[in-house]
Amino acid sequence: MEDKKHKRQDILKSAMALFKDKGFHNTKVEEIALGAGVGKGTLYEYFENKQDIFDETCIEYVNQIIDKIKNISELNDTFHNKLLILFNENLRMESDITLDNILSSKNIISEDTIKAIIGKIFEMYDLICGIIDQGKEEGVVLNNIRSEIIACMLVGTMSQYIRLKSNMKEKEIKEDDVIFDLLYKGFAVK
Amino acid sequence: MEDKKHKRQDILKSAMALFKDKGFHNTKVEEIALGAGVGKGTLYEYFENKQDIFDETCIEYVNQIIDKIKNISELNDTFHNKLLILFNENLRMESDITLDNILSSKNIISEDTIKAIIGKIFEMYDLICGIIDQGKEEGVVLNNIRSEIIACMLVGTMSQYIRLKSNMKEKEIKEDDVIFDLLYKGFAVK
Amino acid sequence: MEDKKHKRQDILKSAMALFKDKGFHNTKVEEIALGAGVGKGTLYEYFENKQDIFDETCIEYVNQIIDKIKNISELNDTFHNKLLILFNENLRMESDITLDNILSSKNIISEDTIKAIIGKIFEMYDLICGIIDQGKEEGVVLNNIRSEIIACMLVGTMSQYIRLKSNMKEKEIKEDDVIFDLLYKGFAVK
Amino acid sequence: MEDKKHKRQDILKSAMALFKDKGFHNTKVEEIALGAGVGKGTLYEYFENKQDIFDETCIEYVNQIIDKIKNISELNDTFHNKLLILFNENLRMESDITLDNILSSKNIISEDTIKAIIGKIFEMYDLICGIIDQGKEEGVVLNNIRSEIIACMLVGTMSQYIRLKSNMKEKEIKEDDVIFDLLYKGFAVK
DNA sequence: AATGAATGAGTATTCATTCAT
DNA sequence: CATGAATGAATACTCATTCAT
Repeated sequence: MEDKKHKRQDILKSAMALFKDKGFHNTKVEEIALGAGVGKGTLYEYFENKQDIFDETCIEYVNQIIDKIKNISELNDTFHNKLLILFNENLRMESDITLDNILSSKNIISEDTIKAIIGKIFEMYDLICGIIDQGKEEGVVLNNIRSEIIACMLVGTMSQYIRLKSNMKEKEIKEDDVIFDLLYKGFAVK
Repeated sequence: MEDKKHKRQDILKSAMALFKDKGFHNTKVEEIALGAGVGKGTLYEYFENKQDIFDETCIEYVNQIIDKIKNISELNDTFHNKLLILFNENLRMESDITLDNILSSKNIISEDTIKAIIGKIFEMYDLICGIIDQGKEEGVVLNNIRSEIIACMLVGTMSQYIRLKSNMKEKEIKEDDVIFDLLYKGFAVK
Repeated sequence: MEDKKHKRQDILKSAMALFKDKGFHNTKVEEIALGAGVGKGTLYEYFENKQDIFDETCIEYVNQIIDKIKNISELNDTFHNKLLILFNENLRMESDITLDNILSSKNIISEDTIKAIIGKIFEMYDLICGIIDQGKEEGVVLNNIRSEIIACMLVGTMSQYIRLKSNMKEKEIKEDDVIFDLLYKGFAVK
Repeated sequence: MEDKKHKRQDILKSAMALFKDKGFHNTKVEEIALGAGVGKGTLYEYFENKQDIFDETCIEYVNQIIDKIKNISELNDTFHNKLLILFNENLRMESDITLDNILSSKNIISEDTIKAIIGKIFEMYDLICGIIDQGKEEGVVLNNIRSEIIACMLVGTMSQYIRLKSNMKEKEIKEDDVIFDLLYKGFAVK
C-alpha cells in the first residue's frame, strides 16, 4: 500500500518536471513513464489518462505552494519578517506565488480542476490576508484598507519583480530592499 | 500588393482570435484558414508553417500593446492622468499589460520570437519609465528610486488586481481608486 | 466527382476482401488503405472510422445479394427455372443467400446497420415470395401455404446444402437435382 | 483433482457466456476470470492463452449439441416423434443445430479446432442420418434418397425457420406444424 | 497453486503540410 | 496565385500475458 502511494508520487514527480519543461502537448506519455521508472501501461493503473495526470500535477503543485505559505503564516514572528521570508522564498523558487501561471494553461486543464485551483487561489489570499491582519494588529499596516487589496499589491509586485529579474538577467537588478520599502511607503513624494 | 498585405492581416486576425480562445495545440490550421476566408493551402503562401503564424501573432499582439502604451505616453497630460488612463485601459482590455501571459507559452514560441518579445518588454518598460520620469519632473514621484522599480510595482499591482477581479467575479471587488491610492502612499501607517 | 465516387468504391472493395478473409479485428486500417492504393489518411476523408467502413461494406455486400435475386425474379421465365437459376447462382457464389452470415457479426456491426440489414432480409424474402407466388399462379406450388414458409424451406435447404458441400469436400456430394426434387415432393413415402 | 476439474469448468462456463454475448474480441480475459470467480493469472494455469479458451469453449459447446442429439436418437420412440423432439428442442434453444454459426468465427478459431468441429458436424450428421434411417425402416421415409440429403433439408429448414422467427419478431410466425408438414410432403401440387 | 500489479506490443486516428490542378 | 484532396508521421491508450510474491 505504501509502495502503491510511492509509485503514484514517482509518476507525478516525473510528470511535473516534464510538463514544466516542455508543456502538456510536447510531453509524451512514454516520457513520463520513463522518467518515473515504470512502464507505459502502469500510468494507466494509477491515472485515468494523460489529462488526468496533468490535472493532478497542477493540484499537487498548487498544494505545495499553499503549504509553503501556510508554514510561513504559522511562524512565530513579526509581520515584517514573515513578509520578508515570503519574498525571499519566492525569489528562491524562481516562480511566482500567484498560481496564475497555472491558470494560463486554461485550455488544457479540465473545468473541474480549474475550479479547484481558483478555490486554492482564494485559500492563498486568505493566508496572506491573515499575515496582513497581523500587521494591522501590530499597528504597522493601515487599518482602513481591505486586506485583500493590500495582498493584491504585495503579490503582484513581488511576482512582477521576480519576472523582471529572470527576464532581464543582463541588466543588473538587485534592489530587493528598495522594492520592499516602496510597498510600505508608496512612490509619492511626501 | 495592397491585397497581399490585406490577406496576410486577415490570417493573423483569425489566428489571434483562435489562439487566444483555444490555445496553440487546440487550434487547427484549417480553422484559421476558414476564419480568414481563405483556403488551407493559402496560409502556406504567406507563412512558413503553423509555428510561424503563432510567432507572428504573438509579435502582432505585443505590438498592439506597445502601441497603446506609446499613445498614452505621448498624450499631452499630467503623470497622474496618464497613469489613470493606463490603468483603465488595461481594465477595459481585461488582459494585463505585462506581456508575461504570452511568455507563459514559452514551450510553444520559437527561441527567436521569445528574444523579440523580451525586447518588447524592455521597450514597454522604457515607455512606462518615461511616464514615471515625467512624474518625477512634476515633483510627484520620489526622485531617489529607479524608475524601473516603480514601474515594476505599477505593472505588477495593476495586472494582479485585474486577475483578481476576473477570477473572483462573485466577490465584489471595486476598489479601483483604493488600490491607486495605495500605490502612491504604501500600506504603512505613517 | 466521378473520381471521388471511384476512390470510395476502391476502398470498399479492398475492405470487403479483407474483412471476408480475416474478419474485422484482424484487418488493419493500414491494410485496407494499401489494398485500395491510397494513403491511410485518405480513408478518413471518405469514412468516419473503421467501424463505418465495416458497416458500409456490409450494406454494400447485402445490396449485391439483393440485386442478384431481383435480377432473377425479373426474368421472363417459369417458376421452376427461376428457382434453378437461384440455386445455381448461390452454388457459384459459394456463399449463402441468407444474409445471416453477416448478422453473425452482430457484436461488430452498429445497431443501425443491423436494423438496415434486417430490413434487407425482409426485402429478400419478399423477392423470393414473389417468385413463389408466380409458382402458385402457374399451379405448380401449393396454394394453401404461406409463401414465407415455403421461402424459408427453400432458403434454408439451399444454403445448408451449399455449406455441406463446402465443408465436406472429401465426401462426394453431387445430388443437386435430388435435393431439388426433395423440396418439391418431400421425403414422405406416398 | 476434482477441484481442478471444477475450476476449469467454471472458467469455460464464464467464457462461453461472455463469448456468446460479446464475441471474442470484445470479451476481456479479466472479465472471464471475474465471471469464473478466479484471478486473471489463474486462467493461464488451466489454459494456454485466450485463443485456447475460445477453442475449448467452442468444442464444449459443440459437444453439448451433439449430446443432445445423441440423447434424442437413443430414445425408444418413432421416427416422427424423434424429429418432433429435435425440432422443439432447437426452438427452445433459440440457436440452430447446424454448428455453422460457430464456423462463422473461422478467422478466430485455430485451424486444428476448425478441423475438430468439422469432424463434429460429420458426427452430428451421422446421428441425424441414423434417425432418418429409422424412418426408412419404419417405411415412413423415402428409401431411394441418401439420408445425408434428407438430413440436409431437415437441418437447413429448421435452422432457417428459427432464424426467421428471431429476426422478425414483429411479424407473427407460428406455423410450426405447417413447416413440419412441408418437409414431409414438399411444396408441389400433387 | 493462485494472484494481480506491471508491462509494452500493437493500432486507430488526427492534422500539419504538400503539390497537382 | 489559390486551393483542398491526399498523405503519413506521430501518439494516446488497451489488454493479453508474465512473474514475483
